Amino acid sequence: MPQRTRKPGPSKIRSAAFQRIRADHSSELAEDYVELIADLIDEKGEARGSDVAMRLGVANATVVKTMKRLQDAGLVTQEPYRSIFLTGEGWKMAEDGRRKHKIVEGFLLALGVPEETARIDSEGIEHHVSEATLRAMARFLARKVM
Amino acid sequence: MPQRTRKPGPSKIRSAAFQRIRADHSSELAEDYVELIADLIDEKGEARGSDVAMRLGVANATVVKTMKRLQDAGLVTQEPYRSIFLTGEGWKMAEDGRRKHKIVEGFLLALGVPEETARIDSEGIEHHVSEATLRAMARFLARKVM
DNA sequence: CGGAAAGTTTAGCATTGGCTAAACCTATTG
DNA sequence: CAATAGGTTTAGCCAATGCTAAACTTTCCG
Ligand SMILES: [Mn+2]
Ligand SMILES: [Mn+2]
Ligand SMILES: [Mn+2]
Ligand SMILES: [Mn+2]
Repeated sequence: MPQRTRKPGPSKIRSAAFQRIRADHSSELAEDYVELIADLIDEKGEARGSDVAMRLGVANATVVKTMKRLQDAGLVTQEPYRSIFLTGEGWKMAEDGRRKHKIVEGFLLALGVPEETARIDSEGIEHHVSEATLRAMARFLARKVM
Repeated sequence: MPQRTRKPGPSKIRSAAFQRIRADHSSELAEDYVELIADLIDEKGEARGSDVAMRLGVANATVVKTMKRLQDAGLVTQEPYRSIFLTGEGWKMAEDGRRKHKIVEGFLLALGVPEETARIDSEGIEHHVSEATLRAMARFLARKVM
């Protein structure tokens, strides 16, 4: 066998983390969209594509395109020129996102992170915390309160 | 003015978080690559593209393509068929990545997150924590030790 | 030294997620 | 009730990340 022999090694195991991250990223956008749509529905009674675009800081056309993907994924429903609705599946994901988001943001605040920073950081962190980590954060919050 | 009037509102402010996330994502890959390359150099004396690919759980061809981008960005250096080197800039980014990574992972462990989970979650979280949050984590660690 | 095995790069393709400009509806209002 | 202002979608473009299969180098061994 020519060339430096490289044992299979624990690289496969190590790569699991990166694979999880890539998976997280592909669901991240969907999570933020449905959570935001849920917020808009609760706040103003309906979610317009342009409101979503504005809150995300993204062009209108980008939202339209993403909606098609989310529709194919069974998370939202929309007729052309009408506002956006969440499917049951979509609501479930939105609720779960809110739950995680709340824990992470509350946790950062309890840790002493400034409000604005906690709001911003939690928006990114929420997508990369496993249930075990969420539990640890919740535990910390509970201890703090007591 | 036709149609429902929509006030400019605080949406612009709210969108800042999402814009930060999009920015984080575009630097995230570069950070993981250079940190990994630095680890390989320290561990085995050199970083081969195929080792990078294996650790990331990605195809060889993907690494080759990414290396071109990192080279254009002034982070790495490579001759065809040879191993990869970091530029000064690359080392700086790698060191900074390690620093953040260590704080986040250590913090999760101190919080009571299982080892394996801490390793995996920190790989994603590290890219979304601001300096203020890192400081809060470091503070927590220091308090724990005392 | 001269293959062939093994490692590396190229070619070509797909998807995601952005953007701008142009075309297209809808709804307000004169 | 029709014109039009203004919101929405299409069209077409681009960059980043992946992949597989084929081409190409290197390296080791007989
Ligand atoms: Mn969220
Ligand atoms: Mn988010
Ligand atoms: Mn890292
Ligand atoms: Mn990472």
